[in-house]
Amino acid sequence: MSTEATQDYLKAIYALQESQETVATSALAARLGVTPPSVSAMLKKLARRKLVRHTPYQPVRLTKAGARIALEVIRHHRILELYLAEVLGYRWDQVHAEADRLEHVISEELEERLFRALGEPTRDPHGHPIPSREGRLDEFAAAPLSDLPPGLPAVIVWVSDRDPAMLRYLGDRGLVPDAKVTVIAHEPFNGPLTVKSGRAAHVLGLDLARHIQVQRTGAG
Amino acid sequence: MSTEATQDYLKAIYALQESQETVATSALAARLGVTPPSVSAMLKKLARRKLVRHTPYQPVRLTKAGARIALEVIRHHRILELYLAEVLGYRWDQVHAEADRLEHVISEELEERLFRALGEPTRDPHGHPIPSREGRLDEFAAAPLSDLPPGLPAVIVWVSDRDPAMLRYLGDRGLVPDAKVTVIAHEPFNGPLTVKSGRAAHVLGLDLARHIQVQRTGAG
DNA sequence: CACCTAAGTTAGGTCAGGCTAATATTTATC
DNA sequence: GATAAATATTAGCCTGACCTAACTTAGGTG
Repeated sequence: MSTEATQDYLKAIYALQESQETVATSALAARLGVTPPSVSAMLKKLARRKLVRHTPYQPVRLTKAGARIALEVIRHHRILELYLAEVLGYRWDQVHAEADRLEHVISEELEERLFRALGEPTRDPHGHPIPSREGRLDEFAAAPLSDLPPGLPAVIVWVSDRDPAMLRYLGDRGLVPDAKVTVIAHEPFNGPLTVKSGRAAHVLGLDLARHIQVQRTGAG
Repeated sequence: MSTEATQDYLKAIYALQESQETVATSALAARLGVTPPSVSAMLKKLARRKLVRHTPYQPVRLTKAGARIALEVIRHHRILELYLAEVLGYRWDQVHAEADRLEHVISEELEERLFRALGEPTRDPHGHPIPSREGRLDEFAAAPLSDLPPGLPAVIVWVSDRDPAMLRYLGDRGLVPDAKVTVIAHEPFNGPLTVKSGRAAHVLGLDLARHIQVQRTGAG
């Protein structure tokens, strides 16, 4: 189908497209841990194969075909993460690295068996939705915890999964998907937030709070 | 550690060393599905890295270091095969292909978790022994069914795992590891064998019988 | 609006791992 | 023991994916 590198590029472009409007060469390079010239070269190849649309010096965009592959790989990744955590007892900060390697080599057969063994789940351990077999992905409406006005009750929808230390820190404090949170205080000048979750209160730096996505709940 | 190709070569050399005394370039090429020049080139690299011992135009042999890597990969492979079959419900003819891809990317962590989930097993679904964590592998004394004298009771120790159609055929007839078998008749001039297993009798071509390894049992 | 800087691309090179065609060595045969 | 056949290696080339160094373009600022 496509090489591992190809899949990694498409996945990265997809992810960046989600969070930023436009995807720059240098952003891709940073995320993939390669140099910008490598990205330029790969984009040319991907464009030739009609997986991305790209004119030089302009941002990239995935085509339908490119997005389809990206979503397949993301589905693999998220099912694997959940299986590792739920069935094999991995901590939630360990699953990402393992899934990143396995996602490229599992067959559709194995994907399907894992999916069914998990009871056809809809979210991974960090709260991200699992794309459907057909590649449909319903993103949840969510905003960073750092933008949540104080006093409004909310639930954690998902947390960023790329930093194990951060995940351990959050996990230890019960700041996991579906946890209820309320911002008690938000210090000015980009200061930290004080967040109540259950009966505990936590002070979180803004960087951290930006990696936690929440959704406001109807009532407190 | 080492690339996928490296691991494949070492595994193939290990396997051929087991069945033949000497490992030839062409035999390796055939098994790996590459051309002999590719093998020559790779052997040179492996020799430089001290993973094989090889002087031109002579057979190859694994070094200690080479065998260690081969056995690690074989351990991965066999644990994966068993997990796929036992836990995820794969048929025994499907597990080889999937394990062949996964074996290169699973971490020691995952290997260990699968191994423990299976209850620290000693054999894979085809009857092959699983190397220990330290890379010790106790091969069972076994001989091809084709060499078993008629009338002597035996049990199947292992069957070759590389041909799915063959595995399905054998599985359908109950010719699986630990099944009891006795050769009833062996037609001359490399003719087929008639084999009793349980209450059923089967006629097997010699090629097939060569891929079934058995061990004689004390009494009938 | 000219120009400087940041960002992106091109040029040219490396390494892994494959291939075909040509050559060398071993082995088998008469 | 000479020579044909089989087997292995070398030579030379290709592709994927990366790199550094050099150049080009786009944008913002004086």
